[in-house]
Amino acid sequence: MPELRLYDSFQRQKVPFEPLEPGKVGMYVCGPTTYATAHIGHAYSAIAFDTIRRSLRFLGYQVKLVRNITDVDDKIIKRANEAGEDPMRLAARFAEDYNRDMARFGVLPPDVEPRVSTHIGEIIALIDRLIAGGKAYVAGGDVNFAVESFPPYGKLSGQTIDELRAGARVEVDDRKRSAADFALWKAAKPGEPSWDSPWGKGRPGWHIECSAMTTAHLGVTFDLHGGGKDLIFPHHENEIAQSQGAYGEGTFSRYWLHNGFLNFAGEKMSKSLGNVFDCEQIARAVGGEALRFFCVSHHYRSPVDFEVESMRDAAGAVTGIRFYSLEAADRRLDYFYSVLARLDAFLSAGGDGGEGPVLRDAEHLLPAVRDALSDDFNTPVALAVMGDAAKLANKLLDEAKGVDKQIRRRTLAHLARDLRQVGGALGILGCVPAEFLHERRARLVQRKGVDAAAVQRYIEDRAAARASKDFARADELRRQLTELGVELLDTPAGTDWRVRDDDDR
RNA sequence: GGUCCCGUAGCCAAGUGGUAAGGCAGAGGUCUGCAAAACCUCCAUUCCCCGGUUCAAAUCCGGGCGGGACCUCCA
Repeated sequence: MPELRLYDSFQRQKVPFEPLEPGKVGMYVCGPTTYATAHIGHAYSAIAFDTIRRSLRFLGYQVKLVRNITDVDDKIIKRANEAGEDPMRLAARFAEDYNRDMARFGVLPPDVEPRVSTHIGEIIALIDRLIAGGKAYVAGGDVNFAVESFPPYGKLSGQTIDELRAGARVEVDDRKRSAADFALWKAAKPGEPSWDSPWGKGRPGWHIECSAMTTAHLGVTFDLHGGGKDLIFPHHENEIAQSQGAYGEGTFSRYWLHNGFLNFAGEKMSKSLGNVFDCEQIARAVGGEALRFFCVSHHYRSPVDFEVESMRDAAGAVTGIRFYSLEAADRRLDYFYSVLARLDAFLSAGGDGGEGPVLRDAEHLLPAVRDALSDDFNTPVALAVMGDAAKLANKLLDEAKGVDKQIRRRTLAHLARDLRQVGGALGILGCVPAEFLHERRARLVQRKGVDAAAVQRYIEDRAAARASKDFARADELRRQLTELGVELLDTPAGTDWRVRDDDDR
């Protein structure tokens, strides 16, 4: 197992990773509050941590991933009341949608998916412990965390309690001792779901759930905690205060990972700008794997610009959306799947060459990817190495001369296997190549408005022309197809075709 | 106002002290009846600007300029 180094947001530097137990990783990721359909930002974060989890597995760690669902929250209650739906039902419904959507992007289900509603007992016990320890106080039916009682408060986000108090924009609530104090428990209001507690009926505050659920499923101290950059303050700051306030210094997460945000042409995603895209839209336009590929083409901590444009008709009505960044990712994905398709066809026709030595260049991929992923999960470098392997495969498939027949075959089998294994670490290339290529072409046919039946007729006419050596006629048909946006690929097995797909901006 | 992050070729993107990965686009070539695909070669004396530290800086420090995030629900 190579030494893993990762960037710890708390220490603000890349550090060697030393798990609590050798070879094992306990990992917690802040999941969604399920009050609406998941959008591309949710997907981006989920993909980032799914990739980290897969990378850790690839590197030989046994990973236990806990990702929560927040199903008790102001936003859920508000939505439910507006819709006249039971809040818990609404939350459960969107949680299901969330998991279905994430599956489109190859995000694997977590090992444990705890919900607030099923951890009320643990939450109450934790709040009790904080009160007993003088870190929290009851105020009416609320319980607040006393920030002043936890001097390290603000360390994760690089602020001091004084700065935070001064900067607090919330109106001073006279039930709070300090402006920076935050609610652990909120007294029930009419029309809200509530649970019995020593402080009366109420419900948990937003941050306490994660402190309670990490302890319940990973223990008082665990290895990794992840989430979007926006969660650093106040969410993660508060989690630290709650957990370390209850269990002491040195407890809670040992390393903090935060993913960068997706920006849209330099702007933040927001509903008012009309650039919130849901997962369905993306899957339909370019396929889920294109987003996955786009994500792993960037380092998870970098902020990423996302190029997208709404297509409008003359009257200005939106007629469609072009995800340029994802289209580019999709093109590269097409390259990798094409190589795999060629490899599969070659190997299934003549076998894998059995046991024995392979060409040396083919043995480079796995160790190089291990190095890349061991360096703070550097997926772009891993992808570059995959590109080298794919190129080598194409070369060997093209040229049989000068290489022992069995060695060549074994080498190609080896490359196919390793490419898929690395793909697994990144969450890509898991589809059957022929199916991926077929579906991709179908999407392009749709997007570019190609008449597939007509293409078929052209191809047949051209085949007839070529058979009678009427090359002028054949070339004319090719030219016409080019005008329709179709490229022909003559192969020994016949003529295949693809939709031309270059950057047409 | 406070805290923090970023600025690498036409575009995307790695690289946190040892002399600029990779991809797209572009140019030339091999292959092909012609193409496409694939493959080969070329494509940043230089990393926003100005100073400084160092034998050595895209990488560290200081100061500009430009962009972004957080401090309020937000992936």
